Amino acid sequence: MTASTENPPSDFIRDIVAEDLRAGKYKQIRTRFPPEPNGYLHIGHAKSICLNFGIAREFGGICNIRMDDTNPIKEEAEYVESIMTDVRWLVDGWADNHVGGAPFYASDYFEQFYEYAVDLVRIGKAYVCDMTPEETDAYRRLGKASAFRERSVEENLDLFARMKAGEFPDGARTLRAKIDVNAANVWLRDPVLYRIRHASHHRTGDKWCIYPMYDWAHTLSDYIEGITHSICTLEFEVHRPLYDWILDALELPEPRPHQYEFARLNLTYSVVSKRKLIQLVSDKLVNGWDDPRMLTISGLRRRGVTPSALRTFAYNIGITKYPSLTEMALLEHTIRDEFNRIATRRLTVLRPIKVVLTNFPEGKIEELDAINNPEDANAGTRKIPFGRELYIESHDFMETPPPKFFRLRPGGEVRLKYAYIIKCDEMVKDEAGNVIELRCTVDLDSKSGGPTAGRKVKGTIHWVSAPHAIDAEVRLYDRLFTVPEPDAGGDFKSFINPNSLEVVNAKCEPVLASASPKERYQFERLGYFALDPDSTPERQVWNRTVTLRDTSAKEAKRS
RNA sequence: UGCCUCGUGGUGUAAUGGUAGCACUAGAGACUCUGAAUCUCUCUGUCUAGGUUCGAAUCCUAGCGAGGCAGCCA
Repeated sequence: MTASTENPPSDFIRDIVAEDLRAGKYKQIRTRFPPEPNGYLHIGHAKSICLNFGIAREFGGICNIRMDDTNPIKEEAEYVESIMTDVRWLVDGWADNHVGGAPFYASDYFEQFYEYAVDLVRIGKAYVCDMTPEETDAYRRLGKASAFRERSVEENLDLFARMKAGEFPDGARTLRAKIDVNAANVWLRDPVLYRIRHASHHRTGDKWCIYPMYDWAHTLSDYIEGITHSICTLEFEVHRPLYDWILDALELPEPRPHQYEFARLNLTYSVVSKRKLIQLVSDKLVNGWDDPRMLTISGLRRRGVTPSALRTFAYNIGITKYPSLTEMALLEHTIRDEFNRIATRRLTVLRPIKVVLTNFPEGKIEELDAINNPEDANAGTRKIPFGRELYIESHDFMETPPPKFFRLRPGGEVRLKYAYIIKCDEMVKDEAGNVIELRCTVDLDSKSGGPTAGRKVKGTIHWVSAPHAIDAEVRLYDRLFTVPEPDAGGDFKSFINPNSLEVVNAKCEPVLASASPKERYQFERLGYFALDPDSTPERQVWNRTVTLRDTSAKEAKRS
């Protein structure tokens, strides 16, 4: 059994939080999850959500959801919606008592950001710079001061106001912090605080034509919201001195927020970066953001992964500053570990082959008892119909099986789960020589619970009654990439697994007709499955969330 | 190139100067009306070299290696 979120982990950030609380640095801790609404959330965001909300939950604090919407040309309301859906899905019933109202928007603070910027100009710590982006870049590399660096406060105030008033075109001027043009850390070489963008913002419309840069907006948003621990990923490490500079320069009173960084999540056989996920969607290599093969939160949800499994996974991987590569096997294990406990067992045949029981009376139907969940005594039993004509998995029969094949073969015996032992007498083939039907005899005494029920047969296979079976579409997924590190070098899209999706027409046992999209099912011997939203009352569509562990497959691969 | 950060079994993580532990993976076995689950066992580790110390994964120095940043993106 692996850790669950009921046993919160310890990591360097939680240690800092605990110590700050102990030392009385803050009365209550407040974290935040600050996505930019320019795409869908993925499993890496889930890690961050579980960290920030998890800390709020464990330490009696609050976590804000904040849209970091300071760049109007990349952001859209559609993304805000999907982000909120995903966050709520992951957090509700777990840390929803620790959500800071919300969502908050950086754009709601534009006026305050502006006032603070005016303050900064007034105290001589910011100036309007007229250099082009190219010049700015070149000067910064050289550690050279802008010719506009020593402008008077009055002129800066005037120019900044006119920037805001829309007097200048995009890119004409910027507001820059006056720090140190030759600082070792390039983010301190007079970073841009405001740029001109005559673009419509998804929330503020055309009210603004100057927009704050990340560092200015983020630091002040954190301060305004009373954030205590501002947790972000490693690439912002070099920004921390600027974060602290802003708080110092404005002489903002304590308590102030502090920034801490952790390593983002990398998973084998996948890509976890917004940029690459966008390409998969726009190049139509997958069927949208919520394609079950995508490691987006919406994709994982559609695939059938539960919020609790995702949270447990987030806790299993830990939080460090080491840029690690987690094995996909750990995600799969976490899902299986949970689903084994909760999933309702059902019999479904993915690739059917007809079996006729020649000595079983025609028209006779038996109702057999089947266990709903052997891991849960309260789950009870159900009845499944059994008759002369059945379907079994075509993979469970081999005309010329390898050594150690435990299933059905010509002249061989196998147990039908919850039913009888059958013996394969005859194969019926089509003109092409494919086996299309098996004619078998039943050991009528071998019924589960019957006189010779204890008779040992090596294999037990699943089946469904042919006349009672319901047809359903089942989507089987494999990893999206064929190599462990598709983004290690070359074009990651060239490593796409062409067989990542297989659709089959399955035969399901009748009770599955009343299946619920909220419930998780184990189709015995096949894996864990969940209903897809594409399902209609006439036809169910199932997604395989994850297979069962399969040591026979490994065995087969070895030989 | 400069700056920052990080190096613990195959992978991910713990040990906060005092027995290198846990999980995943892999392998072996037991059990099994799911080749699942469960149970038992096994393999494999502190980047290197110095130093401090009774004692170093932990502290110091140097080296080596990896990652990040160097947008008017976040």
